[in-house]
Parts: sequence; structure tokens; C-alpha cells
Amino acid sequence: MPELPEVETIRRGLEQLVCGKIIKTVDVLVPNMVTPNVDIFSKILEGQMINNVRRRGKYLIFELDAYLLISHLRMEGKYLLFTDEVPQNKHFHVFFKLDTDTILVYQDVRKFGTFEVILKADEKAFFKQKKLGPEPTPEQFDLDGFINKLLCSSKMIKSHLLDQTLVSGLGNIYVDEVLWASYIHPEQLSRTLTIEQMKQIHYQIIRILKMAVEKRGATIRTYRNALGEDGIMQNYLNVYGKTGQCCLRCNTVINKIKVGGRGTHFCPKCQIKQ
DNA sequence: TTTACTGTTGCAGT
DNA sequence: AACTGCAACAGTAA
Repeated sequence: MPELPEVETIRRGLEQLVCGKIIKTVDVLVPNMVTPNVDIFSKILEGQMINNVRRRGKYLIFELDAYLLISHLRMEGKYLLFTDEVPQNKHFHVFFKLDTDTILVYQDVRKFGTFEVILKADEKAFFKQKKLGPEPTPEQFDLDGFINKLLCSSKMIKSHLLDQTLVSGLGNIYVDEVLWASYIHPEQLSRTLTIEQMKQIHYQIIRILKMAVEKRGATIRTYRNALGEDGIMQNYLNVYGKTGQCCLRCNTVINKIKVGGRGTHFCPKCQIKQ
């Protein structure tokens, strides 16, 4: 599911459902998803209260008493809350038993998701080590810093926006949407963009991610029913998944190529490489 | 039946 | 140092 708008939607759901609850027990069925090892992980979490659920980029942060539980959903991670019996499912990997006989379940078909417990004091260092860029808001996302980093890089703009160092939260869907909205070819090198183009990308990143949060994310490919999975942003996409359809601006057929190993949708007439 | 694809990130290799 | 390709995994579609 998760780019920033989907993660934010899940965060809002979790905030309502688990804030103020105490983690009674933790069961991890896939040990290599958690850091440090399972025993320490479970031992630290048991007895802690979930005081708050925050988000940074695509990371979910459960604020506990002395620690933070940092959860990344990667490609297919989901949270489900059960109030009685938990059904059998081979993709349920982590179980958090909460105080009111409710169980928070982490489901992940591909087992790419990660959990890390860190000390509250180490949060800053954690995200610095990840080289995580600013949040995509007018307050946090500095235009001059963005321009300076672009001018220093010979990466293709799409790959550059995906690497989370310029700004956090973009993934494959919203990068394609941002570049279409900005009239930029995904393979254009960062340093060859004009300042006006950089400003446009900066503006569109903020606008599109804000809109996607308001639409509660995009639910494409399968699934429903998890926390916050009833998004409607898929109805507002202009290029992602539109291969073979006509560009809404110029009627040219949308093309799909590979850029840095990722499927990439663009309009070959609107988005010209300079 | 194979092969390619999938909303991500980190690491090995150049 | 900066960048690329691939692996982690499981399912689906062609």
C-alpha cells in the first residue's frame, strides 16, 4: 500500500484505535522482520503504553513510554485490529495483544516490512542515518535546499525523487503523477532541469501529496478492509497505470518504460527530455 | 510452465 | 562518493 498518503491514512486510523492502550504481549512469527532480536523486542514492548502514533515520511512511529516502535510497511504491509478471535492467515506475522482484549495484527504478504525499537533520544540519529529528507509541506520542504541538491546530481529525476533524500514520502505512483503534472520527462537528469522546472516539481510534490492525503490514499491492486484502505485517490490519477490510454491534456497515448528498474508511466508529448 | 511484474529499501559492487 | 542493479518474498497475470 504505502506511500506517504497511505501511511498517513493508516496512522490516523491507528491513532483512533490504539492510543492509550497497553501492549500486553507481543508475538513475532518472522524473526528477521524485527530489530533488535525477537526476545529483546518483545520484552521491551510488553507493558508499554501506546501514547501516540506519529509518522515521518513513510515510517510509522508508535510513541511508547521510554521507547519508539518504528514500523515500515514497505510494499504490502497492513494493520488489522481484531476484537475477538483472530482468524488463521499465513500472512499474519506480528501480533500485539492490547489491554482490552483487542489484538493489533501486522499482515505482510511479502515479508518486506520492518520493525525497530529505539530509545526516544535516538530518533533524530535514526532518521539522519536513513538520510531521510524533509516532509513535503511548505513549512518543512525548503525550495533552495531542493534546488541546490538537484544542481549537484546527475541522477535521473525520477530515481532521485524516489530515494527519499530530497523529500520524504514519494513512491512510484506519486512520482509519476508529479512529473506528469510538471511536464518533466522521468529520465531527465536532475542538474539539467531549469530553475522554473525545479520550482514546478517542488510545488506539485506538495500539492499532489496533500490532495492524496485528503483522498485517504490510493487503493489500487487488490485488497480492502484494512485500516484506512478505502482511499479514493486512484480516481484522480492521471498517468500511473494509464498505459495505452490517452493523455488528458494532449490526447497522446501514455507510454510505459523502465527507469532505474521501476515501471514508469509518462506522456511522450507533454513530457519531453531536454 | 515459465517469466515478468508489483505502492520499498538497503547493500554489494563498480 | 555517487550511482546501478539486485536481493529480500509471495502472489498474479500474460
